[in-house]
Amino acid sequence: MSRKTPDQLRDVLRDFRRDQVVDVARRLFGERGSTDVSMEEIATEAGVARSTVYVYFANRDELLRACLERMHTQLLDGLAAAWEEGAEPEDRLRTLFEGVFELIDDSPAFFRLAVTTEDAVAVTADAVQRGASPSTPGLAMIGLNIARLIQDLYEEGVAAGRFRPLDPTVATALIGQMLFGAMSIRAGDPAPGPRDEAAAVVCDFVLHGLAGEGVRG
Amino acid sequence: MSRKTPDQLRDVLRDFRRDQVVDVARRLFGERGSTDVSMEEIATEAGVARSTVYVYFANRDELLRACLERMHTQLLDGLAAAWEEGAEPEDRLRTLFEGVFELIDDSPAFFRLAVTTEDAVAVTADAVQRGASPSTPGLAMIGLNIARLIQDLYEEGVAAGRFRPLDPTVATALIGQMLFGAMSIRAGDPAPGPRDEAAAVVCDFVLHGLAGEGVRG
DNA sequence: CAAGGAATCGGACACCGTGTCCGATTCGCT
DNA sequence: AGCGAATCGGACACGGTGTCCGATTCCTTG
Repeated sequence: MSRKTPDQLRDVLRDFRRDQVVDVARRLFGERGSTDVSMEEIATEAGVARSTVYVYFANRDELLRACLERMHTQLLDGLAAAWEEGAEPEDRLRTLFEGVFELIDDSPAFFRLAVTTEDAVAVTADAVQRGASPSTPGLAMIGLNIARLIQDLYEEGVAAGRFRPLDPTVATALIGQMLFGAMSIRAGDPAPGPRDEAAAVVCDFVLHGLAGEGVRG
Repeated sequence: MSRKTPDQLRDVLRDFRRDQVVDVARRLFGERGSTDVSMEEIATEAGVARSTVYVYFANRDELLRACLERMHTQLLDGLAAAWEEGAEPEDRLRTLFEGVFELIDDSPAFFRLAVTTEDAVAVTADAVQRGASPSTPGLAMIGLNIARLIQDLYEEGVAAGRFRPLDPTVATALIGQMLFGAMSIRAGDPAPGPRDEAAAVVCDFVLHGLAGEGVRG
C-alpha cells in the first residue's frame, strides 16, 4: 500500500483521542461549572498537554459543544434502548421521563451546561415544524430529536384515542416544557427520589392535570 | 446634630448608586451572556469608574446576585399587582403564568442568568416544607417565594374543590416544574406569541393534562 | 469663603486563563 | 536506522479580574 496508515484509521485514532478528552471535560464541567474549570486542568486530568487539547478542539466553546453532543447521543441511545418495551402511549411517556431522569442523575450539571450554552433550549416544537435540516450542525439538534420523539409519541397517543386532540405543535411544546422543567428541577435537587417514582408522578400529572376529576367535563 | 449626614441618608444614597449599576448590569447581562461582559463595560455604561463598582460590589458574583435579586423582587411585585384580580383559582394560576411571562419578555436572559448562577433552581416545594429560614441570604429565596405562592394557590384550589387533592408538596413541585419549563422555553423563543394566549394554553394544560376527556374516569 | 471629609476617579499593579506558536521530543511504522 | 506524525512543554501576547493608592471632585460645615 502506498499510505502507511489509511486516512480512515487515522481518523478513528483521532476520534478516540478526542473522546478521551471529552470524557474528562464532561465530568469536570459537570462537577463544577463550565466556568471554574481551566483547559489546563482538563488537559492534565486527561493526561495530555494543554497545547494538545487545542489540536483537537479549536477553543473552549468547541470542547463544550462536543461534551453536549456526547450527552445528547448518550441520552438518545438510552431512550432508544427502552423505547420498545411498552406499546401503550402512557408507558412510552413514562419511559421517556425515566430515561431523561437517568441521564440527569448520571451527570446532574447537564442542564447548567445546556442552558448556559445558548440555544440548546430549542425543545420548542416549532423547530420540528420549521423542519430544521437534519444536517444542522451543533446544538440545535440536541433538543430537536427529543422534540421529534415527543411529537411522534403524542400523535400515536391521539391516534390511539388516548390523548386529547390538540394542535400537535402546541402539545409537543407543552410536553417538552414539562420535560424540561422536570429535568432542571431534578438536576438541582441534592437528594432526588427514586427515578421510577418521580417519572410516574410527573407522567400522571402530564396526563391528568390539576383539575379535580369530577369537576370539569 | 453631631453627624453631618445621618447614617440613614448615607445608606439611601448608597443604595441609589448601587441600583444605578445594577440597572446597567442587568441589561447587559441580559443582552449578552453573564460572561462576555466585562466590569469595565458595565462601569463605563453606568458612568462610573471601574474601581468605584468594586466599592459597591465585592466582586463580579456579588453583582450578579444583586441583579438576580432585583429581578426577583420585580417579578414578585408584578405578580402581587395582578394577584387580587381574579378570585377563581384557575384565574390566579393564569395570572401567575402571565406575570412570569411578562418578566421573561422584558429580559429574556433571566434564566440563563438564574440557571447559570447555581442553586437558583430551587423551585422545589421541599424548600418550602423544609422551611428555609426567611433570613437565608441570596438566591435560595428567589424560587422559594414563588414556590410559596404556588403552594398557597394550590391549597386554595383544593379547598374550593377545583383541584385534585394531591400531596401539596408534590403538586407544588409539579406546577413549579411546568412554570420553570415554560419560562425557559419562552426565554429561548426568538418570536414568542402573545402573553395572554400563551398563558392560557399552558394553564389549560396544567389543569386538564394530556389525556382525552372521556378516556379516563 | 475656607477647611475638611467622603466619595469618586483613574491608572498602576499582580495574577490568572486563553489561544497561538514553535522547537524539541517521543512514538509508530517501514 | 530513518522518517514523519503526533505530542510535549514552555514561551508569548492579550484581556479580564481584583487590589491599591494618590489625585481630584463635590458637599457640608464652621
